[in-house]
Amino acid sequence: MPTNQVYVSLDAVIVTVSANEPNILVVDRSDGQPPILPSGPLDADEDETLELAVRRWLSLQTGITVSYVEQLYTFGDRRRGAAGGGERQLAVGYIALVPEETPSEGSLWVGTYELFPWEDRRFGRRDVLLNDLAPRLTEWARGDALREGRVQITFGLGAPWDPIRVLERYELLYEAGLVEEQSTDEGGPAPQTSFGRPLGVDHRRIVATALGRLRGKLTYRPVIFEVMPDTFTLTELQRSVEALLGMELHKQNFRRIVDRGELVEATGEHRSSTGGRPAGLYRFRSEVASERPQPGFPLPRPKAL
Amino acid sequence: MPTNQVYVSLDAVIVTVSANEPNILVVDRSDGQPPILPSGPLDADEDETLELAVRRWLSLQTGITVSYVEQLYTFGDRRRGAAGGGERQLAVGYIALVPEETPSEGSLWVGTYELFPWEDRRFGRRDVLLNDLAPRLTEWARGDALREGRVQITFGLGAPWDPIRVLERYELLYEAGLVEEQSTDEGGPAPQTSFGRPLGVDHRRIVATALGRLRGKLTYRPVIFEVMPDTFTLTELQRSVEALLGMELHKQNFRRIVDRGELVEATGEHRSSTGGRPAGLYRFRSEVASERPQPGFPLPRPKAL
DNA sequence: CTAGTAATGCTCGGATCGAGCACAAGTAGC
DNA sequence: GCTACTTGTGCTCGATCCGAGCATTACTAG
Repeated sequence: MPTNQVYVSLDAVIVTVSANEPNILVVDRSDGQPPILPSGPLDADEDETLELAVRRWLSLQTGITVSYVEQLYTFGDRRRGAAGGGERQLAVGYIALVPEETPSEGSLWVGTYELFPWEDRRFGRRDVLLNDLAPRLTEWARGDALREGRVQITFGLGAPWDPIRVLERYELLYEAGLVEEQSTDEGGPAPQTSFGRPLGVDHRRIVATALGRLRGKLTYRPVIFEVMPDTFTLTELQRSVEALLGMELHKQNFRRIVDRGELVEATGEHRSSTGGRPAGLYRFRSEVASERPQPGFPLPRPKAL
Repeated sequence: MPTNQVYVSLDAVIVTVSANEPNILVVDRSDGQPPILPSGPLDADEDETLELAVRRWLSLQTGITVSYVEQLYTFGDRRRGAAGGGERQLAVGYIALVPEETPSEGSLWVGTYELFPWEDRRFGRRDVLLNDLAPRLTEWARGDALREGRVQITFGLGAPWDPIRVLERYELLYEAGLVEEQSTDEGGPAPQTSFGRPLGVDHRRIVATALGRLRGKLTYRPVIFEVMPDTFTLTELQRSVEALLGMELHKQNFRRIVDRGELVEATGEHRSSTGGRPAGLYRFRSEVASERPQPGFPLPRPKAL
């Protein structure tokens, strides 16, 4: 007789952008182990829907009220939960987007690119990091044509970089033994070099899934405005998109998209920034969603190498 | 003390294309109620991963061995399961793609467009169906600007049709009381007119989610080949894509995409079809996946009205 | 041999996109 | 008040992609 009863938790990747950096909320653990995502149980009796459950305990646990919530993925490998014994754990992952905000005691923002340094390709950062990573990867793949192909495609070595493939890249590093979690899970020796800051359990994997999904969603839904304040300049908007995509965009082309998409409207006010011509202030036209399909920021066409 | 123990099932939307029609596998129920999706429990003790669990009982229950499996969404509304009493049910939905195949006793293929007639816009079928649906929808939305906007966008009335938005359309019909499940769930009177064939529980919703996701995935991953036989003509390939998208494609442009994408290779053989010039036979070049990002069939650009 | 049908090759104009130039409108330093 | 610098904003141009159609090829049916 199989056991069907399972403990279900709801794990949230709460994303914001502040100071042009994408951050996620984590909860510190007292025992010095890596932090984890905020997570709460599903109250099978009380919670009407999964999404309401997330909102409920999220405001309780972190003091943050989220407006945008979206289901991400359900993680159910047996390896999850207390390795070995313990009951079966199932985690339904959610993405939440919030404007910059201060969380309550116990939780804190962590830069997404501390977890995934290789995902940030703005301002030439790619060179520094891919010059460390690439050699290790090619070494790992050497002689195995399949591996070599995967490394090239997923990491954009000799091929265009696809910002969406965050999870694929993380999983490849996991396989190659280049992230800490691999040895933690398999019980082997810690790698001499590991990349990015780990999270507890499989939570870095969950964040990777979330970041990839979010990057994709940016291109066809106006989700970026969920992390923006009410009014903003076009440059601020662009910086936020760039932060999440991890790549720079051509300023004039970005504005062309905003214009054509009628995504925003001018408030008429201006802001004198740190220097230079004052920028017009804009606000999101939430009506777009009901006017046009696909209102988002299409990714730049990948360069043919 | 909240109850956290939950019964978890794995529900699969198994999709194939035969005779240019997209089909899904359903299981008939003896009591005359609408059929449901094949569904199995998660064996918390035995199943290493959720995906392996799906594969395990799928071959047991339907006799079908699937090669392609992908997680879809997790459905957990309290309304699910035995309405009222009974324990909390959580369903992790999966999409599986298979080539044409005969299932074992008890399960059978059903045309996807029997469930969603409005999703099939090939061969001018749109007129017949949208002339029935559209009046009811506009009536439902009359006077409510928000509803009117949603109807226009989701159903492409006076706006481009977006093949992806299958779930949005189904949910709108649900809200408008134009599908049977609405009255079943809420206990109200059955609608005078309802559209499409219902499934049990919330399974039609699950299929809607699957179809939307699949249509999207077609555009950037070569998943279509999962439902194709080993060799096929380019027209057969095109017909299968069209079947899932529910729309016709320009033949020459379709071939241009196949060519440029190097998705297939000629076998050198030809097939004399029912009449006309014999078509070359092709097979999938599975190497594409490791050669280029985004190897798929991009959707035609939506017409600006 | 002719008509019909499907497969295949090719072309052309419009839309979109990447990339840059040029100018506008401020601030900071002298 | 002038100059240098910084940032915002408008515009253009060539490359590419895409929609749509014409023309030709290679077969079947009568």
